[in-house]
Amino acid sequence: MAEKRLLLIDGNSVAFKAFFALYNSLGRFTNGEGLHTNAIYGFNTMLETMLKNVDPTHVLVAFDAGKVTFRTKMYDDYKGGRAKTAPELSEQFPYLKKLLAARGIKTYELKNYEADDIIGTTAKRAEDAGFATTIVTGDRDLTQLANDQTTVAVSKKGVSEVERYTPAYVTEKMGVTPEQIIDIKGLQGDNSDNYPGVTGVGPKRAVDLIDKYGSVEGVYEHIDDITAKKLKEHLIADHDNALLSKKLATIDRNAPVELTLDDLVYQGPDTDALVAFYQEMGFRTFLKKLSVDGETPSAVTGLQPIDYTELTADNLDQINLGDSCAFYLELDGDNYHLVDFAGFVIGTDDQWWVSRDVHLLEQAPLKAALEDTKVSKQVFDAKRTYVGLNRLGITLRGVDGDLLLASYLLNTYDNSNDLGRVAAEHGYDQVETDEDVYGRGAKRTIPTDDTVFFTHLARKARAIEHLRTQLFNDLEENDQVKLYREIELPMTFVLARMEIAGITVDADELRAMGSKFSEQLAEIEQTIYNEAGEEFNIGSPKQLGKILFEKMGLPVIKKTKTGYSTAVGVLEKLAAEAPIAENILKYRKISKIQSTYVEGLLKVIHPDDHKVHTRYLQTLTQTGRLSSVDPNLQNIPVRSAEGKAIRKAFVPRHKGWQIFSSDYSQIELRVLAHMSHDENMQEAFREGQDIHAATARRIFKLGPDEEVTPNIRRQAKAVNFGIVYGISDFGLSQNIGISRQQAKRFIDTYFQEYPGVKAYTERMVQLAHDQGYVETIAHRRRYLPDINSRNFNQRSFAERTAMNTPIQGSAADIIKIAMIRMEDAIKDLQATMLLQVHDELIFEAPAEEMATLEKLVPKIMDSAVDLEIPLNVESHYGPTWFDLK
DNA sequence: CGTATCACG
DNA sequence: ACGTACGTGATACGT
Repeated sequence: MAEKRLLLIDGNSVAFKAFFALYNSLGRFTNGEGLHTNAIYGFNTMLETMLKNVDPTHVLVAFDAGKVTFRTKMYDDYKGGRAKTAPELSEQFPYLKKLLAARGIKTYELKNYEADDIIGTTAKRAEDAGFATTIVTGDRDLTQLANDQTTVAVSKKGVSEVERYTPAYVTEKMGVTPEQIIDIKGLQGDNSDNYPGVTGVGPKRAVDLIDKYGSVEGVYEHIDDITAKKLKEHLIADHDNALLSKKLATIDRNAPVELTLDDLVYQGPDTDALVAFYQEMGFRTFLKKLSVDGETPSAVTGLQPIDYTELTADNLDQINLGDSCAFYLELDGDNYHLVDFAGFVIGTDDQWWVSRDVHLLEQAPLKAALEDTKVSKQVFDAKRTYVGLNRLGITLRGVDGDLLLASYLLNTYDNSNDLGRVAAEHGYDQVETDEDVYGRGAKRTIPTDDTVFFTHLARKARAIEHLRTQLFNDLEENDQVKLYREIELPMTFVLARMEIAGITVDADELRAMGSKFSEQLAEIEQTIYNEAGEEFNIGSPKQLGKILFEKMGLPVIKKTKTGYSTAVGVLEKLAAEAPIAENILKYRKISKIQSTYVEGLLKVIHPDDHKVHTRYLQTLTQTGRLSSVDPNLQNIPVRSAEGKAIRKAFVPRHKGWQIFSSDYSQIELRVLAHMSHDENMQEAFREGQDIHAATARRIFKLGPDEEVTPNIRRQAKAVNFGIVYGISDFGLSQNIGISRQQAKRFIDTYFQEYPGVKAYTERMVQLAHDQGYVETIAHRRRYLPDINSRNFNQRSFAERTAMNTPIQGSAADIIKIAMIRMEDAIKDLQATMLLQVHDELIFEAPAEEMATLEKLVPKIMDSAVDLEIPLNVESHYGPTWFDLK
C-alpha cells in the first residue's frame, strides 16, 4: 500500500445518488425536527466503507459552487432544463457539511468551477506528489481521470457499493481508454448535462468511431473514409457541436484550487461532535457503532431510561389498569399460530408491568381486563395479539387502538411489522426496533438479560400510548376514521377467527397425488433427457438454456438480464418445432404442483387438528387487498386440470359437511362502471349483459344480428382487463398477440364507446398529480410520489397505478365490509367462514345449511355497498373445494 | 440473497 | 425515444 493515500469525494453527486437510493424510504429518514436525513445517512454509509477500504492519509470532499461556471459561459444551456433539486435533498446539504466537519474532513468549493474540476486538479497534484488516489463519485464521466495512480470508484445502485474503475476496467467496460471518454461525450453529447453532440450518434456509434479513429479530431481527419452517407452528413453538420461538447466534458485539471495537499491531512473524527451530530439526526445505528466500550447506552442512543415492574404471582393484585391500557404480547417469531411466547408488557400512564411468564395473563385481574370490553386496549397488531391470547384461552376484547393498522391506513408504505420502525416513521424515537434489540435473521434471539428485554418491552408500551393520539388525529384529518373503526379494526378480528378456524386438508389425499406426480415426473424427465441427448437439471433455467439454445440450436426468442429466457411464452413458441419444449412445460407444471402444493402443504398441516392455519397480512398490499402466507391459500391452483386436483384435499372438518363458496362476478369492472359513471358500461351491467360480449360488440362495431365469436370476446375481455390495469397499447398487444397499432385502435375505440371510462382514467392521473395520492370508495389512500418523476418508466407506472388502485382497492373495501357483516349474519348457523380469495369467500357448513347459505351469503355480499350498478354474486358448493357446483 | 419462474385474483 | 399491463407468495437455483 502506498504511503500517501488520498480519498477524493464528489460531494454533490454522491449525495444525489444516496438521496435517490433511499428515496423510497424518505419517510423513514427524518429526525425529530422533521428534517429529511436519507442522503446524509447514505453518504455516511458510503464514507464508513470508503474510509475503511482506502484507509486514507488525506481526504477531501468537493462540492459544486453554484449554477454559473466557466462551462455555462462556453455554452448557455449547459445543464439547462434540469429540474430544480428536490427541497428534501437541498435541506440536507448544510448538515452534510456539518457531518464532514465532525469527521475531520475538509470540504471545498470553488466559484465558477464544478466539483469535478476540483477533483481533477487535486488528483493531478496528488499524482505528481506520488499519492495513490481514490475518487468516489456517482458520475461515470469522472472515469476519464483513471490512471495507474488514480482509481475511480463509481457508486452503484445502493450507496455503500462501488464499482472500481482502473484504466483496464474502463476499457473493458466502456470500450475506450479513460482519455477517450471525453471524445465519446463529444460525439454522443450528454442528455443530463444538456449538450448535444452529433445527431444520430449514440453510445454504440460513438465507441465504434473513437475506436477506429482515436479521437474526435481523428474522426474529422478521416471524415472522407466514412461510408455511411447520413452519418457523414451529420458529422459534418455538427462539427462545432462535437468540439464544444468534448470541451464541456473535459475536466479542468488546472483549476485555481487554493487548497494544498497538506491541507487535506486526515486525522479522524472529533468523536464528541460526531456523537452530537448523530443524536441530532437520530442515527441510532451509527451511534451504536461508536459506543465500543465504556459509554452508557443511553448517552449514546439518546433513549431516556424507563421504569417498569416485573410481575409475579405475588404482586398481580397490585395492578391497576383503569379504563384504558397499552398491551404488547411478545412472541419469538413471525408465525403467531406456532411460535413460543416470549413475554408481555401491560400498563398505562408510565406504570409498566412486564414478565416473561405469559401464564400470568390467564389469572385475575389480567384475564378479566383483557376480556373486558370496557377496558380499552391499545396495541400494535391486534390480530397477532388476539391469536396469541387465544392460544392461552383468553379472548381479547375492547381493542380501541391498533397502531399498526392506523399507520398502514395513513400510509401504505408504513407497513413494517416492527413497532420501532413504525414509531420512527411517525417521528417518535424513544423505542428501538426489534432488529436492534433481538438481532436479525438466524441470529435473532430474545435477550436472556432481563433488563435489556424488559426495558425494550416497556418502551414499546410507552410508544403505543404516546403515538395513539397523534395517529388518530392524522386519521381524522384524512377522513379515515370510519375506514379504521368500521372496516379495518373489525376486519382484523374476523380474520383472526378465520385463521384460528383453519381449513382441513386431507394429507393422505395429497400423498396419493404426490406419488402419482412423482411417477409422471420420472417419465417426462427421461423423455427430456432422450430428446436433449444428455442428463441435466431441468429446474435450472441456466442449464436448460444451454441445452435448448446452444446444444440444440433453437432460436433465442427472448433474453433475461442473466441469459436466455425459458419462460412459458418462449417455450410455447418453440413447441412447434421442438417437442422437447412441450415436455419441459409439462415437467414444469407438474413439478410446480408437486413442490409448492403437495410437498409445501404437507409441511404445514397441523398434526393435531389436520388443518392449515394461514396468516392474512392485513397491512402489506398497496391497494388494500389481503395477502396470505404460511401457507398462501390465495393461490391454490384452479386454471389447469392437474393443478385443480389439489383442491380435492381441501375438505370440510366434519363428515356430512360441505364446502360453500360465493364470488363476486367482475367486481372490478363493476367498480369501474360505478366510479366512472360511464352510462354505456352501467347500462350493460344493469341489463345483466355479458360485459365482455357487450364490449366486443362495441369495439368491433357489430350489428345486432352479428354473433360475438369466442375469439373476439376473448380479445374484448383482454381489453377490459387492460383498462383495469391502466392500459398501454404495448401491454395489450403483448397480451393478446396483436400489433401495437391494432392495440392502439382497440383502445381508442374503447374510449369512444366508454367515454366515461376515459374521463375516469384522466381524472385519476390528474388527482394523483394534484394531491399526491388516490383514494378508494372507503377513503383508503395510496400515495404516488413517482407521479411527478422525470423518469418515464417510474412516472408511467405511477399513472397506471393511479387508475388501477381505486378500482382494485375499492373491490377490496367491498369484500371486507361483506366479511364483517357476514360473521353476524351466520352467527346462528354452524357455518364457518374459512377463506377469502380477493373476490371470493369460502365456508364450511353442514349439508343442510346449503340452502340457507345460498340465499344469505350472496345477499350480504351484494348489499355490502350501494353502487350505481348492481353487484352480482355466484355461489357453488360440494363435498370438497374441488367439486364446487 | 437476488433472479427466474409460475401459482392465484 | 423511452419500455410497460395491476396486486400478491413460494420454490429452486446459483452466487
